[in-house]
Amino acid sequence: MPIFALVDCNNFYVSCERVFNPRLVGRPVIVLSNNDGCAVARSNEAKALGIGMGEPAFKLEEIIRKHGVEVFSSNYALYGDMSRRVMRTLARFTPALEVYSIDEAFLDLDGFARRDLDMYGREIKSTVERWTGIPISVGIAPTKTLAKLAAHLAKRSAKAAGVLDLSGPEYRDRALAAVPVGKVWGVGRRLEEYLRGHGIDNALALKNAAPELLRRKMGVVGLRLRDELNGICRYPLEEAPPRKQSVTVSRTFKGEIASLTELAEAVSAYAAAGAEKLRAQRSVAGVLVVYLMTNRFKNDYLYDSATIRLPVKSSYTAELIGRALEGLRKIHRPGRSYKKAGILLQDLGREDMVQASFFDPVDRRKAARLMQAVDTVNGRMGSGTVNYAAAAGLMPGSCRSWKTSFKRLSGSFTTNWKQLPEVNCG
DNA sequence: TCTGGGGTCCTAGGACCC
DNA sequence: TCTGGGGTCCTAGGACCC
Repeated sequence: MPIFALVDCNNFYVSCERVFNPRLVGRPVIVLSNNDGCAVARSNEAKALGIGMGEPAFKLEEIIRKHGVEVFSSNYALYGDMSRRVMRTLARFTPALEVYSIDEAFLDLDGFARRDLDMYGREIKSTVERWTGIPISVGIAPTKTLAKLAAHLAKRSAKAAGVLDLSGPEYRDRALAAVPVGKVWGVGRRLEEYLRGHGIDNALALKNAAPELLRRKMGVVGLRLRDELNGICRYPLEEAPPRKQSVTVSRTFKGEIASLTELAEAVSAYAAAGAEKLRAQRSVAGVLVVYLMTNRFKNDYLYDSATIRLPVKSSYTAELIGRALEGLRKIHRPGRSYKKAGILLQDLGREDMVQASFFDPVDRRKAARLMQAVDTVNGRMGSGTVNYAAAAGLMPGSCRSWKTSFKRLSGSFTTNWKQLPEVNCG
């Protein structure tokens, strides 16, 4: 029987801010999404004020002022670097680690004696907190779903103090009964509604639910979920995540944009970023989709997209920009204002297995060498050092209105020499 | 006035083929 | 009058995750 530990960083973005700004400890703190749009991370104190996940910032103004809530823009450079530090630390505690998201990881603890697991969990917790400053919760169990559930309880129970071992069956049912069905990994809003309608209110009831009921509504996913709650592992550890099957780059604009020139710049930048992602995982795309969206909170909401099949699968920036612009011109409606644009790259294949075409207008060998040079420079000197004019906001008449805004950004304390934190010992 | 971004998996249904 | 059936591939849409 396998044993997993799920490590979950508490209020991760907020915790990252606190590491370099101790004044924030004990205070209500939130971190906002792109364009400072809505709350995506909240400290416990902020949660206690009733600030919900995903709540738009403009609805929070009153509460922020009244309680002196500290507000930050998303500092991706900082969070990404702190995440790497946490993961590096965790890797010392297991032969096999799956980095599940920026703030979560599964550890394989197979072969560790059961009586030591709780102690080991506490050692992991104290080490990560000492070495990185990020507080974590640890859940231990024979399946990923149970480990997630254990971590959920570990975070909330004063007695557990951040670590809960459910590897043995003794207390498991009692633990399951304490978790509302909507908090189970894999149960979203719709499913929760359905399950509650059938009298299934908590994880224990879901564990014991009639398989046929789950199969009907959720298909095989429901049966797997039930198995996992019963301690039967259906989702093994995935150490090396497979290559992505699609790549998306999209952004919501701060305001609304009607100008084709501005939209073209945005779409070019997204295509360039997408091409870079493809090359990073040694993939090429066979299909490119461009889309434009108006404000989805308005009544005349509109979504338009153009799908372009590439004659030869590609990750060549110039070519993808060209195709994206071609698609954009097809869907852009003069006079209409858009709130969001994006590109999708699909039908991905391996770059070393490209089906060549006799009529290919692009010199693939030359393009590959150029892209390699660009990626090398950008990797060494910082992304965007070398860029395409179309995507850089350098076209005549550009006002870069499509650029995401971050008005309350903290410093890049760990990734930029000029922004190292200063400690005043006086 | 102001509401994020990037993914995955599964299923149903249609087209098409033999 | 009677009007097969199974397999495969593709796509759209739904639901979920962080």
